[in-house]
Amino acid sequence: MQRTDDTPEARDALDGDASQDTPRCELDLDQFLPYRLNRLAERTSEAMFARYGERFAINVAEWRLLAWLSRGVPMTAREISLRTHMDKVRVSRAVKSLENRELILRRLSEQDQRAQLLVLTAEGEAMLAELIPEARRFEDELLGAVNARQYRDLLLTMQTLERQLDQLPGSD
Amino acid sequence: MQRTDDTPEARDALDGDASQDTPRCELDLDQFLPYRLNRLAERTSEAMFARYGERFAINVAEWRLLAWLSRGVPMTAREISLRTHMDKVRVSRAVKSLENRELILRRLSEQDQRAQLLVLTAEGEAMLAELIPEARRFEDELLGAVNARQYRDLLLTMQTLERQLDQLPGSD
DNA sequence: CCCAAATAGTAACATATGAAACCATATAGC
DNA sequence: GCTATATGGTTTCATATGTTACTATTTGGG
Repeated sequence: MQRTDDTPEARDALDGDASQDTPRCELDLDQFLPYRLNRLAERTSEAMFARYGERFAINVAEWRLLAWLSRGVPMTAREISLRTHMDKVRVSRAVKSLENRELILRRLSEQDQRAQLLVLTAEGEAMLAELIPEARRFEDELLGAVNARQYRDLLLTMQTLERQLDQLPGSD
Repeated sequence: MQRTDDTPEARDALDGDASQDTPRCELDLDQFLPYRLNRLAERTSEAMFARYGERFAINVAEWRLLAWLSRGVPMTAREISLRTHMDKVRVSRAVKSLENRELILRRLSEQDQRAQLLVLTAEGEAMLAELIPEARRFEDELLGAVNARQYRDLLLTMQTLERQLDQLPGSD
């Protein structure tokens, strides 16, 4: 990549006059936590699904649903939605797709005819038996340059931030 | 359209013995870093835009673009794309939208007739003069329960993780 | 018991985003 | 200079997701 004289630094001189009425107000995105979190999260998902998403043909919502069901406890869509903070529509679509592929099945709850309990099929379990070790491997690689203390602190701080989000207005 | 089965009592045994051929393989999503990162990032963006997104009617891509331009240095879409890791299509659309609303303008680069330099209009600067302080306020609230050392360590660990992503295959 | 309000889930519509193909310009090798 | 290839940016199509409205069931107060 060869730039003649178009570098931002070189251009810095000629912007001079467009901004004198409004007080200059600038933000360094690289120091702005919401941006940093999103960039890291997007890149992480992207890298993970660049490897496994195509091979297993699932998206993030479906992966989360399967992973929750991997614990072997039948759950309703509503419960998944609460635990993952995914919108119920998003969960509903993941359920439909996974059911069509016979990776999960649903049966009506006895107590509530509106709700349906979700469980893995044998096929779903078989897929997870491949997928989960791959996911763990990816996580290990990602954490390759992070020591145990840093990792623990990271999770703790992230938990603190989520708790803070619970407090903030707009977390309906 | 529910393919709920016809033999509910046969299904009743599912928690016990449906998984005898495949070794049970489970994952605790709450301990899985990619998931935790994404959940936190999604919730953070959601909370932030629940407050300001509607008021200023911009999406994440547009916000990032404006924020980069807030530094007063004309940049091309390509440069924005590189710095933010946003796809060039995403940047292109943000540019079009912001130009239509006259928050930015573009002029052709002298050196390269394909490229266009992006700058804020006075209107764009005025909007950022409101938006950036709000964003800082939000960040402060989010960080309310995190001390300075934790914050520094968080940013450092996140930087380490991004560097690791650069190394991993699939980071074209 | 009956009806109003809440709740589980789905459908319809709109938006956000990415992949691939595309156009125009620029650059490199000849 | 001239053509092949690379590059900046846009368009087209497909997918993912949120919002709102809707159905069916449940629950709570008379």
